[in-house]
Amino acid sequence: MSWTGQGGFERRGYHHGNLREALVEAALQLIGERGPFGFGFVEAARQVGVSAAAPYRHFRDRAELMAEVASRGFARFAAALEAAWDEGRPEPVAAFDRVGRAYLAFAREESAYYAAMFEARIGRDPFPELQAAGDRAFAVLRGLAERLAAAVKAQPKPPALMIALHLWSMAHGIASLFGRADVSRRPLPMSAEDLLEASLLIYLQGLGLRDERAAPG
Amino acid sequence: MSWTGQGGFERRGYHHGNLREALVEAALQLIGERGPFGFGFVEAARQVGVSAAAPYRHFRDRAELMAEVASRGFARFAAALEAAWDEGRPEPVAAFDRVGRAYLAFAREESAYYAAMFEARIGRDPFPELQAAGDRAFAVLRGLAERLAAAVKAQPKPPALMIALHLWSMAHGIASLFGRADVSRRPLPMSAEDLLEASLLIYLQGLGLRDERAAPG
DNA sequence: TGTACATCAGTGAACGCGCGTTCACTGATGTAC
DNA sequence: TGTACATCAGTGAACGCGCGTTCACTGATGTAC
Repeated sequence: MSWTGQGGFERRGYHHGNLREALVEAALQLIGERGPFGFGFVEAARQVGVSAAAPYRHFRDRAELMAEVASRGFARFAAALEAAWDEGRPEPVAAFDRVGRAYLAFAREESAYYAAMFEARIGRDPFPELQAAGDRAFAVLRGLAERLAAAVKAQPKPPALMIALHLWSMAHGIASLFGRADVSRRPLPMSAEDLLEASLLIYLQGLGLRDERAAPG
Repeated sequence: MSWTGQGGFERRGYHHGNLREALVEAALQLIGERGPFGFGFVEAARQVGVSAAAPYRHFRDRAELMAEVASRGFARFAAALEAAWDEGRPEPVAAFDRVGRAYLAFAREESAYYAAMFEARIGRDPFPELQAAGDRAFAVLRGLAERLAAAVKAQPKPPALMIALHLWSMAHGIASLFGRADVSRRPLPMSAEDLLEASLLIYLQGLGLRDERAAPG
């Protein structure tokens, strides 16, 4: 007998065929629905249509599965930011704004990944691969901050690392507070995207990087 | 027999005397240790030295206790920010910076309150008192943003609400990512306070509000 | 001042539930010859 | 091409655990007279 599981994985008989992938997908779905603390091994197994003991063939425990989800999330995140940055074309300020939007889009559309990455409280030390994936994602921000810092005329130039951290903090703050549908979210009289864009424009003006576009108001 | 419970509440015989307060304290401690999802009614009761059924005399359920903690947190938060602002003395820019530090200090030192307020995902609608407490806290930020906006010379003046949201997002972003001891925290080559201060100075410069102090860098 | 009574706060036992984890097992797969 | 065997992935039953919630109850407190 052959049937298609909820995750879209075809299961042929006794062996699942792709249980590892199916578990990652199930975890994503559960995290998306109930938050990073509302998912467990047993339920992920049930959702995939497999016994509760089966996941142990692929992951040491719940934390390891969560770390796998977060690692993949960081990889996708890095790719999304990098695509938005597009090497700073046509010019860095416009590209910077695009990255901010891409950040919010990721937090909203891939909210399960985002939660695993930033809210699951997974230790960095036990999962070096997760740590490396996070570092690669941050390197994208760091790289674009370097391009911006280089364009600043004032001396001394602001450190690129600081600019990267500022962008990250601002985007994360807005995404956390206003970016996702959430019962605890305060209603906002503007879109999260507009709020971030205005903030970034003011920030860039503070750095002395003028944009041709109109100032926010 | 009279004895002193773990929370420091004296219990005299059958009646606890101040169970409601004791439960709030126990919840705070548990949230601080294990996060907002790592606490439950049963364990809070045990910690206070009372049967598992007793909390139901004071709170409808777990969510109601969490909302109580969050409400109190917002009240303390508002007070802390208001004290730091000190009506903008001696002048708004310096006071603004003080508020940023007070924000981070609250997130770090009262991290259990902070988690209940911003990470517990409590619905706003079922708890109007919580909603009101949150609104009062935000009103403090809103008020100081008005003072800042009024000082901006450029026309059109930026909306005060936007400035308040920017401050809030930036401080929350930094507090979430770097502000608290956490296994998942990325190491930072500067203090969260310095990072926030630099960001606020750049932002204020972008608004055209110069400070006499040296520019960051 | 004393007593009867209403009210209230906390008890403790019980319920069903889902979780994480282990164990010896067995069905499926692939490979050596 | 066929067979024997090793390896591996998933089974299903069982374990102890803590949780949230309910229930009839009882000890303590306060108040009316």
